[in-house]
Amino acid sequence: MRGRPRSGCAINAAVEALGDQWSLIVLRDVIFGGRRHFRDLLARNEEGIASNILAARLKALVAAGLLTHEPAGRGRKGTYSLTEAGIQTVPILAALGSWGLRHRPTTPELSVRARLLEEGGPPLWNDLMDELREIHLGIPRPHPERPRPSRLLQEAYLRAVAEHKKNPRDGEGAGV
Amino acid sequence: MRGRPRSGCAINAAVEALGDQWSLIVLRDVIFGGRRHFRDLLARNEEGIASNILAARLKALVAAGLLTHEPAGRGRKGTYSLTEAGIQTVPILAALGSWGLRHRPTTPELSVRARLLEEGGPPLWNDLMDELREIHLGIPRPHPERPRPSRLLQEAYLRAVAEHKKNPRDGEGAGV
DNA sequence: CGAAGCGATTGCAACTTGCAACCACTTCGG
DNA sequence: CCGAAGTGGTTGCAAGTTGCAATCGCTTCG
Repeated sequence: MRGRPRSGCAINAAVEALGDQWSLIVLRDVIFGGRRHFRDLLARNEEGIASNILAARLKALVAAGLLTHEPAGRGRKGTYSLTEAGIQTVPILAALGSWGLRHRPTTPELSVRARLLEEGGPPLWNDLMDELREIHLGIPRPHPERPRPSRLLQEAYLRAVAEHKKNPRDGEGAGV
Repeated sequence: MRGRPRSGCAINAAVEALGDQWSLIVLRDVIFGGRRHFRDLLARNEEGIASNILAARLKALVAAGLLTHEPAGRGRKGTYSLTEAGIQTVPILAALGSWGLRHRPTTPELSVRARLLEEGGPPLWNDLMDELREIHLGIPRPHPERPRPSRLLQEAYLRAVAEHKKNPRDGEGAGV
């Protein structure tokens, strides 16, 4: 997508790969939303990404080695999978979530996951990454006895939505 | 800089504020490079940022509440300072650095800091943030007996450069 | 066999990026 | 007191990127 790197700095390298308005949003939807198909990523996206932007970002993420793509033929359901490099963006997303939670306005329903992710800390991130390795790479989880982090996050989200319906005092439902 | 947020998601909020090719690079230079003046940020920047881009980014970062600016009059040396929100981007930069280190090509000299930051983990990040609070906000460090993280990082960098000079086997000195 | 769903692509206007030049002002050395 | 160097930017402009809306060819479902 780009020529040679602007410098050999590790932070710069990450910014060059992930530093735009959409790449990390798409990764978030794949990682936390469990979405693996174009239509799914397009229609259920919270921020209303456009289809051409999504197509371009997916292409770039595949080229950058964060995702792989099995096309499955025209008109049929292709699947995007995370690579190990994609899975390892979890700590970045967690750090961004913690920061956004503290320093930006957010809605309670949508920020539950960020809060939970912060409370769980690195141990939870690692469990989540193990689960993602199982789902996307077929590598069995090393601790199958532990609850699946995706379920914890999903349940917390649903609970927050229910809570919000019961007591919707925020100025219009901003999010969904 | 932007209208209303695209959604109430914490990760999205962070991406809207920091998700471009330059904002985090500027913050990196302020945080790890100790640069606080326009000219300093412009001339010593590793990636060769243009002056108009730097001006626009600084303005945006001030507007977003990550930096403050004391103008000091035309022709005189004004100073940019980190706010608490700006200081709390340290974990984000650390996470990006760890990822870049693992999954992108980097040069040894420039990635020492990322490596050190990863090895030190959250305790080191917190010490660094305390030091930044002292420098930029005038809040005394809670643990003055500990070595200043900025010195550790700087010394490691200089050591790496010396090491590299002694044994420069990388294909042309890509970075500086 | 028609409607809905699939993964995109295209056209186009608006905006952003980044190079190069320039600007008004202050400070420093002699 | 004067010129050079340093201060923090702004302006012009070409090239590239973003994002809305419409469309497309295909498959699957009822």
